[in-house]
Amino acid sequence: MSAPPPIPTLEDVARAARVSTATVSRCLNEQQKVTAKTRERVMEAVERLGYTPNFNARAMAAKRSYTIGAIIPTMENAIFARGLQAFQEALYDLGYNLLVSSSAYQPKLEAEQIRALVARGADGLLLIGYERDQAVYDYLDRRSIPTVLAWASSPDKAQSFVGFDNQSAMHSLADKVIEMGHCRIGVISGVIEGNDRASGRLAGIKESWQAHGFDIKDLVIIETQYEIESGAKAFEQLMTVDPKPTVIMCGNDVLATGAISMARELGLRVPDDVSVTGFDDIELARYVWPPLTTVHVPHQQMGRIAARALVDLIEKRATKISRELGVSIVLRGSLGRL
Amino acid sequence: MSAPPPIPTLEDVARAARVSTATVSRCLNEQQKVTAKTRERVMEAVERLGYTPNFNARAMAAKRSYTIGAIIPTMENAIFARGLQAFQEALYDLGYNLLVSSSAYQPKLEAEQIRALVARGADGLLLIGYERDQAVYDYLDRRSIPTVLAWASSPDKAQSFVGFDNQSAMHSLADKVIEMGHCRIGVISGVIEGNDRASGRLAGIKESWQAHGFDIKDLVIIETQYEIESGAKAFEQLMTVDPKPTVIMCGNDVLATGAISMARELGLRVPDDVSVTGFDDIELARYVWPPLTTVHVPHQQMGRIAARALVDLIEKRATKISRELGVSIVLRGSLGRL
DNA sequence: TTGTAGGCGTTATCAG
DNA sequence: CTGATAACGCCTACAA
Repeated sequence: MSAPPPIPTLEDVARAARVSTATVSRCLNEQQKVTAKTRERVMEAVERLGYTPNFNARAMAAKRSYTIGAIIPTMENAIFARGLQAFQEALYDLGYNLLVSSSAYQPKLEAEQIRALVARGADGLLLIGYERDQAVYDYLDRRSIPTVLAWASSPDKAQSFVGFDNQSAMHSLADKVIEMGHCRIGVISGVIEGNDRASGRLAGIKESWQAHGFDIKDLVIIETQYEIESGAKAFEQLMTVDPKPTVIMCGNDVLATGAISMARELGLRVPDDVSVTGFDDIELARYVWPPLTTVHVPHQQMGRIAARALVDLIEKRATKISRELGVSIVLRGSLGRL
Repeated sequence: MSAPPPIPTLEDVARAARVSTATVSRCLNEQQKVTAKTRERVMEAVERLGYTPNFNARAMAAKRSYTIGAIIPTMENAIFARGLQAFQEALYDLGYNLLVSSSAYQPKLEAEQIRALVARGADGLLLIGYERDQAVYDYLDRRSIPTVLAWASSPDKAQSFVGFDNQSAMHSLADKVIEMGHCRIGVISGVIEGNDRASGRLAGIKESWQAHGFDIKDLVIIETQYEIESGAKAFEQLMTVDPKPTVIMCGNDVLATGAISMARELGLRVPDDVSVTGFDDIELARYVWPPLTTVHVPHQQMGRIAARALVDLIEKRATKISRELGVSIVLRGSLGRL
């Protein structure tokens, strides 16, 4: 009485529609290569049986998965959310699906995830930043997996990228900060090791600082993880430095949010007692109080362009892509003139 | 001179190690079933050739992917981030991988993603909430795909779940709010349609409100999307209501963040002029100003338990799981006594 | 336009 | 313990 759960296959559909599996396959993939009449019959069978193509089998046979993988350092905060969302949507419009995984900022884990994604048949990869073991690039090369790096730019490297220059962006912001009269800067940087965005941003500050004739030794820097709480703790530490910084430049908006929150806890007014700046211009930046002065990154544009770039690479309409996007400084209440 | 990019297969490894593909396969999967000596030889070959198993082929042959899929309504904010992270980690420890996709709060899209994940051979699924078309459950049933629902509880339904009672949780919070003297409540609810968490939370407020003898008509409710900006706009609208609410209860912390930010923009002090409450207790809740009174949800615990539950289902150590987790009210500065 | 048949890379059954 | 060999579900020349 109880039938085994019927999971229809191509063959079942073919039988039901009285055609060959090849024809069903064509109906599903290259519709034009089949008569309207038979197509109709086939589709009806597909509907009736509730057929869903087996993805693994398809990918294996076609050597093509129409899937691209993305590995981001974290999903815990919104840093990559908007860009990835746009990436996903653009990809979808181009007929591709997205697989996301997070490396928790660990190169080892990232390498593992890359292998996993490739083993799954990803047609292409989106990675964040360019700093990683050469072996990883070799691996990708060897299998000729098209890869686009985002959230950074590396015109001198061999890899395709769609991103922006973290260093010069932060340099500009630092220029602005210094122009506004600040000459005691505290820095809360993300962890530098293995993170080119973090190191680029820090380098940008140093560069500007020295260009203005200051001594690099007078720059107080704390390196910590990209978490609100870490930002708060780092801020607290920086406030014990003598002489006290007049501005705290943070490696991203998440750290800055923590800094602002701690400022309030310590009874310090921002920006009257101390200014704070961020980087990324995530949604939150406009909603903390005071709103964050930060570097605006065109997340969505970056996502969309990266999607198109990657698909171009995959479909061999291009062999290397280098797109450097512009960023801009957004002045909001958290940065005050001295 | 230029060799075609060598992507080694099981067979290549077998040949290199002078054994059969079956043996190589065993080395990779059930190590105990092969001599240490041959295993060594095989592993050496694996290393040397840089072999990575083809996931699709493996899944197809084994009818098992050791992959579980999760579909969350959104990745744009941190609502699900912590829980999912914990879920992922627990899964990893159990030998499974996680595939995540986002449905953008659209049931149609969710259904599509479910099919996609199943077509990819997911061994099990994690879904948020229980309200969805019966057809979806039928589909899952038919293929006997173990599924766990999270972030909600539905003791009366057939599905397994690991979650909490949104309605009673919000009911408790409302009780607290009313006890503190508030009798003009404005509500910013998430979109109810197709979202049992949102409707449960709203129902909880209504229930408490009426239980305290108030008229349901005096409850001003705005339904909007779960975005900071939407929360801000809704708050602005609620402030035009006469008589003005003394407290704004929000469907989640994201909405509450928007509300608080708009309060400041309007020159209203929280909680002196108006109180605000949230739900979820995401990280942000502790860092906005004033910190949010909210409902604490055990995100990580939920993620971990859900992972174990799902694997138990998959490995047939259980056939149905119902785990209702406790939540608690967290009183912080955003809620004042009247 | 449609059908036939071989192959994609693994696992699993069954002998040896 | 190890080796053939048949699936697994689908795509794609090649033929008809």
